[in-house]
Amino acid sequence: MSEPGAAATGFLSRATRTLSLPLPVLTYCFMELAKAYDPKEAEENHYKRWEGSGFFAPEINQDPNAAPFSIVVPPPNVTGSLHMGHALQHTLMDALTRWKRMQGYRTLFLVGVDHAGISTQLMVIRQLKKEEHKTPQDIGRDAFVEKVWDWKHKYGGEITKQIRKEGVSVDWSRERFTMEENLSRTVREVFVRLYDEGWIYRGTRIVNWCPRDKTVLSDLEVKEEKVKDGKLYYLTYPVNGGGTVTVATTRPETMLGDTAVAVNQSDKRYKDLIGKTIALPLTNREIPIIADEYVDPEFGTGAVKITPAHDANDWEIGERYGLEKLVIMNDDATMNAAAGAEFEGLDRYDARAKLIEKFEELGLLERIEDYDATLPHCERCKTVIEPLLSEQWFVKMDEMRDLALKLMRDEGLPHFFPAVPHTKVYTAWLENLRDWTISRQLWWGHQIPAWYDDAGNTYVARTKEEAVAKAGTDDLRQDEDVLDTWFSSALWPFSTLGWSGDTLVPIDAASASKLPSDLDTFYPTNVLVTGRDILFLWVSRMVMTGMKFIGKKPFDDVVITGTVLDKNGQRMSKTKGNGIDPLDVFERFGVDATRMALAGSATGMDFAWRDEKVESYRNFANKIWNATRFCLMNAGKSRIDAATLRRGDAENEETLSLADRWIVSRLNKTAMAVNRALETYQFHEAVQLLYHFFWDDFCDWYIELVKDEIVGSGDTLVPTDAASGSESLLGGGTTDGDKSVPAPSRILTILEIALRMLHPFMPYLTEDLWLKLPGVSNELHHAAYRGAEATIMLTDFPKGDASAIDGAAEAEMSAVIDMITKVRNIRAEMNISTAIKFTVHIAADAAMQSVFKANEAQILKLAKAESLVIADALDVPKASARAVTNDASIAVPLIGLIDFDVERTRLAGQIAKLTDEKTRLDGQLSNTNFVERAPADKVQELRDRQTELNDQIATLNNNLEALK
RNA sequence: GCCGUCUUAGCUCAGUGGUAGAGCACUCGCUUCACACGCGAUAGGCCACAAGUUCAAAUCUUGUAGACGGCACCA
Repeated sequence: MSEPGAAATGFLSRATRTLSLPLPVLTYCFMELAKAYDPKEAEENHYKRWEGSGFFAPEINQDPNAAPFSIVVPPPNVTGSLHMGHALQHTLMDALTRWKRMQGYRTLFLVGVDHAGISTQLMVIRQLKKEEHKTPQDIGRDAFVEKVWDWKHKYGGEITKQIRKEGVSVDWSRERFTMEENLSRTVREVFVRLYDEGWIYRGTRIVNWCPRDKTVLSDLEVKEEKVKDGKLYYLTYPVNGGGTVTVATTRPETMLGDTAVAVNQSDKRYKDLIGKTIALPLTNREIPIIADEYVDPEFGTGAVKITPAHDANDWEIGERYGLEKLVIMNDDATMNAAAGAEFEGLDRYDARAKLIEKFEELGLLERIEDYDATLPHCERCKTVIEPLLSEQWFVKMDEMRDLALKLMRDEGLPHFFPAVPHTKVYTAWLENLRDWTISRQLWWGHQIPAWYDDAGNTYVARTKEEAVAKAGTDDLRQDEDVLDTWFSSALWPFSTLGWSGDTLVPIDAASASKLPSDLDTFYPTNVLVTGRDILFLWVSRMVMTGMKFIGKKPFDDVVITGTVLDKNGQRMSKTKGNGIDPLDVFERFGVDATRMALAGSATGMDFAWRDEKVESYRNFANKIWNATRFCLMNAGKSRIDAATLRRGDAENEETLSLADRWIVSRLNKTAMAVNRALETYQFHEAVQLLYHFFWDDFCDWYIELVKDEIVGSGDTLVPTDAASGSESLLGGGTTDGDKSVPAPSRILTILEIALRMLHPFMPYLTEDLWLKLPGVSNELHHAAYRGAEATIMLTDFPKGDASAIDGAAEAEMSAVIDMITKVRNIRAEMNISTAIKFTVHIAADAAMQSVFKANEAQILKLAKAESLVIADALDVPKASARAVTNDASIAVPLIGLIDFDVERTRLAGQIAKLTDEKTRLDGQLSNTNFVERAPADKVQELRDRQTELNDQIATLNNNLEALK
């Protein structure tokens, strides 16, 4: 058969049906699917349609009372490219969003991109140098910023293209960028308000200075790293009035900025020196010897050089004693004039070498020791940070911190998943928080909305006009610096929803009407999914600003994912080159398989990447494809019809087999468990449940059990052409009175529901197959989406129905499965060819006898047996292979085929296994403490099992005896 | 230094007071009419180590060892 155009998309096929073509058989007889699933075709076909049809936007929901569900994607850097961490987070967020959307929530899955100040600026500087051999200073600020925007427009879409490949259902119509005007306006508004309240201030502090990027960095952008070849230098300073004092330092060049030497007052060695002065070598300066608690007499020499302008601790001491703060370096870590003419212009390391040389010449270098130093490095460029005295803007953290801490202490929010260790880490960090340095010496970013007049007055304002009005002059100069990228990120949950300065709480009628509806509807968001690396940088700050400006937490739950490590358990990094490119994995195994592998690993723990894992989900996708292919091949004229599975219907009661009742029970159990797992973000649990339901229960057992019944049966009856009107089997619902062909309709219906459950994780495959199923339409959609074009992504997500769980069916089925497995085991272990058919003798109680009788055909087929003899007791020749199940004894006469040695070994093995269990049980049950103190039902359970084991062991022993 | 996580089958990982699970790999069989990206049947673990709590501990407590992470300090 060939009709690729029509078969490629199911909705074309639907169209042909409504057109009533002269050959109606075509409308039901779908083209046979390819033998294996090719993800590429589905990936190309569906995403554009989903996006173009508005399925991703909250407006698709027609229910005015629909509850909102919203997630904001952590905005990736505009310079970034997709990595496994993104793929993991996006997969989880998308699974949640699709799940909630299918449940009828009005979902907003909001995406956007971060302007990434330093990274982007460096990228463009590099490009400018390469293409035009110019520096930013050559072309000036405005032209440079223009260049960055050009770069953004040209390359900034890369990351969003990659995100589209993942199949995530984000609402692109609401895509945001941190530097776009309305978000910038929010940034200025927040800055001005915080300044007006005194929560933002400008001050001179020791800051983390990156001499290469030539900007200040916040504490969080600095990484402590061990340096090799660290040295501790012992410098001797002459004391005025005689004697010397030796100080130890790792940065000897900073001695040029020393303004004191400190010792501990309790240190007897230096007691007499306190109050004296030192003639600081190479500088002609006289500096005091002071006493301070800070000095540890045990470390180094017990005397510390104090350089207030180049060390945070020294700065504190300088403040306490009113010491001069002498800055001796430029912003590129070369020495300045204050370091003296001999050193001016030298790089810090050259200055160090020269200084040591000088001290040696003067005989003042006592010694140099090897020393394992851990130094702060620029997280981005790995340059050693220089602590430097500098005037910067800061956010005062006292009140900000308290907002977040109060939310945690009063309400336990946000609720972290997993709670351990993140709740504690988050709280502890807040408790020890220091002020946040927010200015950056860059051109790309939100320029600080502060203006200065010639007199040095500061005017912080939303616009220049406002500043001019405040200042009464337009002769103003705006602060050159921009804000930390994380400042705008901190506002993301409300800036992206259109916050314009109104707070949400308390909502009075007057202000409510002014509120932008997105903010009103979707804030607070429901859950944030992110990595632990930005817990402090981003998560905590969103909480603070959300509480401050909206008066509400930005999200209830925070899912912190584990880290995807390489196959050796190492962190992936660009420098190591051990990263795994998600796009490459998509290419090799398909997006859905990758998503399953990621979601199936998401426990909050780190995990090592395994291609094999994706491969197994690629195989799973193929399994789903082929199961569907099988169902379609045998669908004939049947179609999805929930009525064929409904219990309580007299006609169905007659035709529903054990397998039918069992699979319905399993389906409902699975649906309930999947929902439960997703409620608590147990993604791996949901994935495992779906995998095993589909592969083990549905494919390995259900399809095999009903195969004979459905093959070729679909054509025996023709259903009327009316719309089936079937609702989710699992959600209840109604159906019309049509008589469908039961067996093939049932399997199609089960399949259809299974595809819905799989959809949040495997969107492409499930959509592709769903559209091909006979009888799908927007009638299967959740009520909120009935008007939309048919798609699985708007169907009702199966809730599962506890009353559909059939304990009897599960128990009976388990007996049948056990029976079949034991017979197969005999065949395999006795090495009996499948060509040889044999009779299976079964001894069981009356109830079980009727179960086996009712399923005789299935047992014969799956056990490859010729006939069953079911009785109260076994009556078979000696030359029989034996087995026991919990429900029956089995014997297979194998005259002339049996190898008695093999059979004896088999039986002995079975006996040994059961005896192990019995020994444990006997021990436990003979322990009076256990019998008396354990719950009665537990004891009874073990007693029942003990009886069962005794019987089985006795039976097997008799069998074994008989063979001797 | 402080805080924390992990250590379960060859590998990667679930499990979390009441007889130890999955995927992959391994072994044996199968061209069974949806699928060899498959089907069937096995094998494989005193759940890092030690002590404690409990009728019962892989699961709770404490300690030890190893791996890893966060924070702080480092003159």
